[in-house]
Amino acid sequence: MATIDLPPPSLSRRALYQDVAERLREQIFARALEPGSWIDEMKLCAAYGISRTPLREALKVLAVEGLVTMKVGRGAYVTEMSRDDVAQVYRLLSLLEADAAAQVATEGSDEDIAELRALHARLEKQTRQRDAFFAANETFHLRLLALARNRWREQIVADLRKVMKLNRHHSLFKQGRVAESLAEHRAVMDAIEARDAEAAARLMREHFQRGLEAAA
Amino acid sequence: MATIDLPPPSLSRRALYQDVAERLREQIFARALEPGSWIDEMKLCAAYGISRTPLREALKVLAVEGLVTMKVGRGAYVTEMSRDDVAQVYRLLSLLEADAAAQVATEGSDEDIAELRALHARLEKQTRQRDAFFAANETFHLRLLALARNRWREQIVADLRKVMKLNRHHSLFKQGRVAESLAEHRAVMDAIEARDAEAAARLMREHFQRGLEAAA
DNA sequence: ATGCATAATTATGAATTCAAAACGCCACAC
DNA sequence: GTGTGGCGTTTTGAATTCATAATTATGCAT
Repeated sequence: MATIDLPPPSLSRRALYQDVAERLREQIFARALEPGSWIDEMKLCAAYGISRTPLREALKVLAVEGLVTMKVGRGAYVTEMSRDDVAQVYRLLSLLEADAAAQVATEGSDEDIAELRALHARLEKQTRQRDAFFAANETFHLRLLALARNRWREQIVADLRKVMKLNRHHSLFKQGRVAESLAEHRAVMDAIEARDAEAAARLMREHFQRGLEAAA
Repeated sequence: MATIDLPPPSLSRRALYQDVAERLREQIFARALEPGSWIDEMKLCAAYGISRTPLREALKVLAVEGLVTMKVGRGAYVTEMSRDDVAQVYRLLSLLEADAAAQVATEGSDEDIAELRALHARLEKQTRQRDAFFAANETFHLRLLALARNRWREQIVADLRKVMKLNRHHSLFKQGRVAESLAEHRAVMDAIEARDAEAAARLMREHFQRGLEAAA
């Protein structure tokens, strides 16, 4: 009997340790693995049906990303974010995304900006359901990042957003500030459309600043 | 007979894969491993006298850092930095270090700033030997970063500086601009001492901007 | 009963083994 | 002469095995 449903034998294969890393991230964000807790390799290997080798490789990847902390001789622990850590990461996100906004305002093509405007329009229409709004919100931020065309910044922001998710109160991103958040986004969008880089950056920083205050 | 010279049994032990990662970085920066070239695992294992396991773990760490690129089924390659990549990373360094300067200007203690001033004084005296100057220069930048007390930014900047070293012409950091570079540093230092965050950030950005122009 | 030393257990870190995929080479067909 | 397909080698990716360090449990002495 032929074995079935092997994933595409050679077409766009992924490394196992990367899949494992992704699964680990999901479990961490879902708090199936709690910050500060020890990660039981054997148990996870059994759960995933794999050996320890790819799991340990994945753990080292997450360690570099900052999601887990390796202690010599005693394995991996889910990273705990202190209040200070959250503030530090938030400052960097503000800085990097503000600069991205400025860059899009300066260098973005008209098509880029039109696309962003369309995304923003979708955002305006989704103020009813919190989840949909926050999803659209994140899409807008990520798209803005992508349009700034700096793959290094995209990677860094992605990593920083990941560690922010470690915090239970990452309300930073999801306060009940739908109306305010929307207005701030609109202001950023207008500045970008007006090709005013300085204003776009300032407004984005203020957008983050407000989010932080709301969460405090 | 008692076994001798085992490294400190339990005091400040390091993981082997981290040592290996550090050795790999050095070899990459020294161009013993050239950008774009394939990394021969077996050969390196023999050279280091270790098995493939810790080496492969180290390679995955470097992959997250961006120094090497993993290709599924065909191993690890030293990352090649395009001109665009260099420009992108440089922009981020400028942004992050300028913000660090601003933060030190705003929040640094008088002792912090005094220490920085002392470092800068040392820099002024070492304009004769290029190598000494560049070492002191880097020390100044790194100390400024440390004083801004944002461990996430420190890590990011460290990683970005590493990938910049991939570029043969990372003249970005070491142009024959000793006098100009010194003057720019002094201006930044003065702004910090005057607690002028805005000026410190702007001057630091200009410092980077000049470096880029000089390298172009 | 408590504290310390020591033995047993467990988990980690690293080496080794195993299977499968990629690469190169050569023969053969067109 | 060129292109293509199969065979053998090499190398990767993953599982397994092994050794050592850490933790827990146990026993003994005070």
